[in-house]
Amino acid sequence: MGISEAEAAVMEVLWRGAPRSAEEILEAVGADRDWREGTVKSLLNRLLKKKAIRAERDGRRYLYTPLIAREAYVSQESKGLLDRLFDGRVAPLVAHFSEQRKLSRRDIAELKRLIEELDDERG
Amino acid sequence: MGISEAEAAVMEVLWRGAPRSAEEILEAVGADRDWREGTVKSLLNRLLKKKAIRAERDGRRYLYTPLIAREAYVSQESKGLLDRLFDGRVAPLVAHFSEQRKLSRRDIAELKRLIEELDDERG
DNA sequence: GAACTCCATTTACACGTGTAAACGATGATT
DNA sequence: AATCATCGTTTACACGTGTAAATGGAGTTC
Repeated sequence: MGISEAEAAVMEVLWRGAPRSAEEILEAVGADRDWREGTVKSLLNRLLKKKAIRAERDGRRYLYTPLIAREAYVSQESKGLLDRLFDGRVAPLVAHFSEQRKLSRRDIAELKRLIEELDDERG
Repeated sequence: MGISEAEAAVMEVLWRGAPRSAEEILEAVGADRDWREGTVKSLLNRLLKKKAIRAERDGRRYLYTPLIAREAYVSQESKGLLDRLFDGRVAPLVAHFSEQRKLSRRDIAELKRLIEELDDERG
């Protein structure tokens, strides 16, 4: 079905730069995930099966490239959360973070600008 | 580990009103999940094991009550998404929805009010 | 008290996921 | 040519999850 958590870590690397070999991917995930090469290979094969990436031969090895855009993935995940927990609306989500004191000064400033823009557009 | 998707559906019912029996829960999830009674029982037992709910005897059956608050669950899920996809910051998340044209007029109005409040508080 | 009815508890089973080891093929080295 | 190194491919295996069926035990009814 969807892209799993571990698979997403691989995708993140490829979104940061592609095409890349399995070895490069392993190096790029690096510290946070203490993976063996075999683990990365398995994940790549599962992603291939899911058509989330494609492979092109480069000599004896393969280079991998994302087929789905990060934007699409982010959209799907975000909408999922929003629908499951906030009745599909954004304002309650932000209200939640606000109540939890999870809005940084910077967040507030940026949100303010963002809303002003939208407000103007709507004019 | 965490509360799974199906388990969350049961929790939602209990958050809406508790304590409730397995049968009442089954009835309350109703249409969207076409579950047998056994399914609900399994989920309840897993939730008990995870200390997410507790059971109290009521005659021959049990009544179930949440032990973790919906707020806590929502926080965890939301923070998870934010950290994984938006570098832990709220503004980029809202920007994402904005770019996807997923902000309703109502969302915008509410966000505006929210931000104004925060801005005032901060002085 | 034998049979029935309701619950709960136990067991099941396939599929996805995280995490690799084992095996195999193909090109490089002696 | 025989061996070594380097990839990819196949197989593995435990644990969580979704989804229940089977079993068991305690009241309830003939």
